[in-house]
Amino acid sequence: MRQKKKSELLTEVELEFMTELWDLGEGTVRDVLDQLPEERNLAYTSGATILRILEQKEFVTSRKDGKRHVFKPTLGKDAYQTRSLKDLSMKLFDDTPASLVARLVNDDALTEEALGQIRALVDRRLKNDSG
Amino acid sequence: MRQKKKSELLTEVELEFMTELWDLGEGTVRDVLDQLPEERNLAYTSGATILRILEQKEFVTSRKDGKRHVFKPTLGKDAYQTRSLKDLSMKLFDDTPASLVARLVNDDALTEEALGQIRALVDRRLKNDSG
DNA sequence: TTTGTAAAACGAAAGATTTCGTATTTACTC
DNA sequence: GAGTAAATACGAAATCTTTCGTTTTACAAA
Repeated sequence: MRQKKKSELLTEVELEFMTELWDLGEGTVRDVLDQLPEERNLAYTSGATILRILEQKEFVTSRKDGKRHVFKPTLGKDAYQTRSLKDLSMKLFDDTPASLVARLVNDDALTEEALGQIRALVDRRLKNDSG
Repeated sequence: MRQKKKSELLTEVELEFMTELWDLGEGTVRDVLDQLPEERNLAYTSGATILRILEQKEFVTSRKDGKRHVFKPTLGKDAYQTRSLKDLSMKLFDDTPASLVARLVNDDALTEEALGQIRALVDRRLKNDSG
């Protein structure tokens, strides 16, 4: 019996929609479509389908407001960020977060300012743990 | 005229194969299949197809060795790691690497040891830049 | 050379994701 | 209540990804 693998991860378009919902807090199909860039010409029904799928997968819930559905994430952006990082780390960094950061800080495109911020973050966390 | 969007990113199965090739350095279809876990029952021809696709997309090149093809990555794992991080950062972290690291170091699952390693990496990079 | 075996070439089925069209329903207005 | 504008419901076309079967080719051994 083959277990249906539920990926826990958003597809490309699902992420696109969740990103707008995270910004909005919640919203209707129309609200989300209005957030998308001009050049993204997506039919209204396509948007409705994506949100229907997100609800099936339980990434959002909906309530009714008049005749419309208002959709709202069940999973915070921060939680999904953590999940994505875990996935990337597993698939590409041998499940070793330090090596992920290593690759990041060795990227020449990274600014000194960003590096400083990163160090401050790490320091703060280390202090809190030990203090 | 719609521009064919070439994604630059590997699909799930493509990544699976590239990972083995990165480990091996190079290899035949058979070599790669032998690296895959036991329970991954993939027909030989499926493996051959994936490598053919990877060659079309120019993630690998091949040379002939007797009657076999030997495949070799054109893109290093480190370069692909950088590319993936850039993509994730753009899509989910507002193109701000520091916020990606913030999420990472705030993950409770992260060990103190990993944190220490991360700080060492950042320090070394900061020193090299200024020194 | 013939023959056997493994690989390559190719197309296409199977599966998943993305997009959309049609039909129906809903709430509002008169 | 009937008309209307906008939303939902649903299925399915279009596209992309993954898997595999069939046929052809290449090499090796007798």
